[in-house]
Amino acid sequence: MGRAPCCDKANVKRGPWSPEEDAKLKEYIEKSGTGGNWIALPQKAGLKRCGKSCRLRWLNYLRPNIKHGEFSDDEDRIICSLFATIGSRWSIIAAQLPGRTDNDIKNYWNTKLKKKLMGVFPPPQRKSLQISSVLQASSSSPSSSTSTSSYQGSNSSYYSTPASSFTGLEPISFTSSLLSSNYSTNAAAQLLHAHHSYQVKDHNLLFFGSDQAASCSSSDGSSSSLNEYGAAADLQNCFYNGVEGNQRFMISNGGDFNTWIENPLDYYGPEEIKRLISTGSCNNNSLYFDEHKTEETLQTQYF
DNA sequence: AAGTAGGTCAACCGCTTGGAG
DNA sequence: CCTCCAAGCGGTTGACCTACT
Repeated sequence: MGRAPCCDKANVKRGPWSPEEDAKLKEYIEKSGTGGNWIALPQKAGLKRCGKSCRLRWLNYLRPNIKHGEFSDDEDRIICSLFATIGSRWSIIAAQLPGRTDNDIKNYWNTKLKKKLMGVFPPPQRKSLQISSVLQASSSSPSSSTSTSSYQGSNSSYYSTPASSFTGLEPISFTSSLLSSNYSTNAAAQLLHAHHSYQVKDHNLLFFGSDQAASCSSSDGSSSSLNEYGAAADLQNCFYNGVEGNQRFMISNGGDFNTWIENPLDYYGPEEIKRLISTGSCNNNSLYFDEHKTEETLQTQYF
């Protein structure tokens, strides 16, 4: 037995709204307000529509100060940053963008912005995924990592994003000094980790992950990065940074493991990266690896 | 010019949340 | 507390439009 319908489907009009219906709804709400009761509103307004439908039409289209049309680069940045930190909480994201509706932002993300971001990642490089060495690495200097793809120096090949327009993944200013200085990656990781929430806000940082998973890895082996958060924990501090026009990623658990990588695809298959983008942040636990997934299965997963 | 594929976006569906009784 | 119900929310659908063959 299903849930009772919110209205009598047989007696309500569905589908696109006509200009006349729009006018009726707008006029009624401007004159009388919603009265805090959307269910009763259509009848009062003389509309043969479901209350839900009226609410949606008002909120997404008729409400004053609704902004339609192209999203600005700034709006793109805000959406990307927020999506990376809170996931698909469209209403919260919409609250940060005056005039935009959650529906608008959701559509924009699903149809344009997501693809824009996906375009940043080039076709997969099929390298072996040495996850165990990654997990065990306690690199205090970039070159000490056992990983073949940790930061090696400025002559490495990085992704680069078009300088002319926003790709959704842009350099963050203050990390440039960190990356080009003598900071160990560990120190940089700690610093970044400690301040990530500010960076999201102030430095357009695209940040995957949260404090929630910050204790996933510890040197005493009490837990590992492949715990219940799985790849989410592993990716929790996957930063996308810019160094003089180049980009590289940092993978860190905020504690004893961290490393710079040139290419996230060295560690995560293209599908994982795409999945991370398409499913949202780690916060909502939408990204899982099997807790018991072994190195072997990880190694073979993408190849 | 016609057919097809892909993209966009308004609207719907159904689950979750929170307040009232 | 518990139940009920309306609002809110995110995912999905489908009509329409445009580009491509």
